[in-house]
Amino acid sequence: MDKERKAHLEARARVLKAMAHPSRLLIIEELEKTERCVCELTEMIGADISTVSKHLSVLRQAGIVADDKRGNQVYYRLRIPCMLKFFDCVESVLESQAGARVACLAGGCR
Amino acid sequence: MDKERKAHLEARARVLKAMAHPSRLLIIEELEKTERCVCELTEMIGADISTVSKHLSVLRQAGIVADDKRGNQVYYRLRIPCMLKFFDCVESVLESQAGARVACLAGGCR
DNA sequence: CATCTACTTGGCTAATATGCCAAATAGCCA
DNA sequence: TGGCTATTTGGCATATTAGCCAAGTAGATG
Repeated sequence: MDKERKAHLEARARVLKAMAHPSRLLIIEELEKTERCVCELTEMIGADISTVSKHLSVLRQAGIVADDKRGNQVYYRLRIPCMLKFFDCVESVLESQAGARVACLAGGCR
Repeated sequence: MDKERKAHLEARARVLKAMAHPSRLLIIEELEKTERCVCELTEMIGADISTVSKHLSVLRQAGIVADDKRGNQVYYRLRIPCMLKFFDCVESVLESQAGARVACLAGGCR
């Protein structure tokens, strides 16, 4: 395989891998709505704050979120505003599993 | 957190996790173009055929590909035709890492 | 039937991810 | 300064993943 192609595939995989966790998806969904500090996200997720901090670190290193320290709180926001659209196709995979393969073909993942 | 929401996040995460590997992304890209048998994909990837078979199994279980045995070869194809569009936003994450944050805002991830 | 090819599965090791606790860091406020 | 709150980091146990080899299965073909 082409070296450049390989590097590109690896880069894409890193981003997807960073997203591929329920708590991190929740974070992304919430940050779609508005920025949040770590303790707010921690409360939504219901895990140890250190765990949430590490999830945020994964997302930051992948370039998905950015942080912003204000006072003694750290606010996180999405760096890329199109994450929700990004999910359309994931949804159609899920719908197809449920037998409703129609949605995507009908334009659900445009 | 809402039980239903949790289940939904987990379902999404499973799909993303299935995609989050360079070899599996290559498989998806190639199957965008045309169906392929295991040995063709194996040659493109350059790993052991058993490894590739396991990657395909991951994708199949996630509902991303379907298989079709013809003769003694097994052909794989995408179940969901919108995978390439799905990547637009991943790309904009990567571009933003490279400093070119413009692309997505300018419509690159529509 | 014997054998070949194509593929899958089992088993193993090494690497990576997850999540908690405890300790360290940083800013605020008395 | 001292103590408080918010967050990050280190360390550890456990779980999951990746990849190879070897063995098993299934269809094709002589």
